[in-house]
Amino acid sequence: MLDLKFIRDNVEAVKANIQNRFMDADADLVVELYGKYNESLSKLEDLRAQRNDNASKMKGKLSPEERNSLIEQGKELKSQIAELESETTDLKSKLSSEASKIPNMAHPDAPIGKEDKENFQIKVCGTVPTFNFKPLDHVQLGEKLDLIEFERATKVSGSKFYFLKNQAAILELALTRYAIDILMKKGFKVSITPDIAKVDILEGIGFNPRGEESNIYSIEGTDMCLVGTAEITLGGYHAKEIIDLSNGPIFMAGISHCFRREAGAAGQYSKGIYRVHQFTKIEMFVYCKPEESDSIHEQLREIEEEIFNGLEVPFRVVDTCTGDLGSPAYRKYDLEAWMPGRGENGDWGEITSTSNCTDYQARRLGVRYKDDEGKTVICHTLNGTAIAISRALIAIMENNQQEDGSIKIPSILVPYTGFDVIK
RNA sequence: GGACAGGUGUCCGAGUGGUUGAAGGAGCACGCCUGGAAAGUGUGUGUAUCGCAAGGUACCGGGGGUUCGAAUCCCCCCCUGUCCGCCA
Repeated sequence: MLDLKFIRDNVEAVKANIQNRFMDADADLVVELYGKYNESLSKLEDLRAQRNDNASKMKGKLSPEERNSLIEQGKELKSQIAELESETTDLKSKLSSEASKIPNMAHPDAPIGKEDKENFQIKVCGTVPTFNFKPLDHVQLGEKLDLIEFERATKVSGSKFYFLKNQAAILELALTRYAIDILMKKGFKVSITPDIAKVDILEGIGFNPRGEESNIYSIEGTDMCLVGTAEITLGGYHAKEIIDLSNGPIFMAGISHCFRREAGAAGQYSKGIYRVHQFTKIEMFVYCKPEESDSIHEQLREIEEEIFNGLEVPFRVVDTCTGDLGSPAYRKYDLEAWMPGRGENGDWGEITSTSNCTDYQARRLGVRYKDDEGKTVICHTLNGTAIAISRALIAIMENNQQEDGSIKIPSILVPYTGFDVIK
């Protein structure tokens, strides 16, 4: 959520930003509701002051007439307060629902554009492989080597589920441990996080689980959801807290399952395990001071690069354009791995993403810290994918396939897998 | 899941309808005392929000209710502890 005062004082900039992001939000309406809410609230507070004043007059001994007259006044105030309270609550909920539609401001350098085609390519790392044979996609490889099974998963759970089998299962564990080892060395505190979170935490992070197009599974009869990412639980971890940042930013890593509805997503570009209802992800999350977030964002991107350079996966880094940023992000970098089985002759496919959400999430979650002057300030939060297993598997399988149909394991993973080839 | 017992400020802990934003103590901060320290002693010490300020409002686990007035009475929920049951 943006600061309401900021919206009020910078409506034009906020409106321009909404337009750049191709989002549907009404800044003017927010300003109007904010004004009405404040007016209503100050009237209400005035009435409450009168009520408190009236009540304190009745502390001592009074004549019956005086007492009765005060009680009458009190009753009158009481009904006025009740009326104004419901009006104020009403305005507040309208205000908060309209305000939550307004996206975060974007970094001045974030490319302006509507779709991912307009993302700005920063660099390419590694070499796109050339094959002297027709490379298979991961679905074919997975079937031939008995690594991924879709049909029975569909029988058991539905489409876009899968059994990761045999060496692919080991590969998930190996990738997890590989990522965790790197993150621990960088000072991240590791945890395996809950796969379920409450709606208000989801909303604080910027998800809208009740929305029509929500990608989130809600658990019927509860106010809980399956998490789409550990960003939710790691961000909720310090919700409503005043945290201590005097020893530097808080770096957290979470291992979780991620559940996504992916309604309507189908076709060539979501085949196999590229877009699925459930996968495992190792996520980075950082709480820091406002002045630190830009440089930490670069650090997170570098860690992602280090992880995938280590895996010998060719990838490029893009600066995500405003239309593709999502609500909470101020700036976002994606790593896109080369996937030889994607599209006609291979294509880039997103494998990680790191966002600087500035104070957008922390404001609603109530995560603050005390600055040097003892003032309470809203933190900045950042998140980034260390490894999303399913997409990392695609990149590893498709890039490292060999003519005999086997898959070579990146050498850095061999100590974790115990095998160096899948055949 | 069942039965009790609890949930008050940074912490411990008093408080069962109005003079309590909250006794008392600890801690912390700043003084005094001391050669220095401990002890002692004095003063101060919550958060959020609106406001230039004065000041207002809200907050005693959360939500609702009763009342002119609620930390205090009533209802619902949550959490913690202990015991029992069940279980990986």
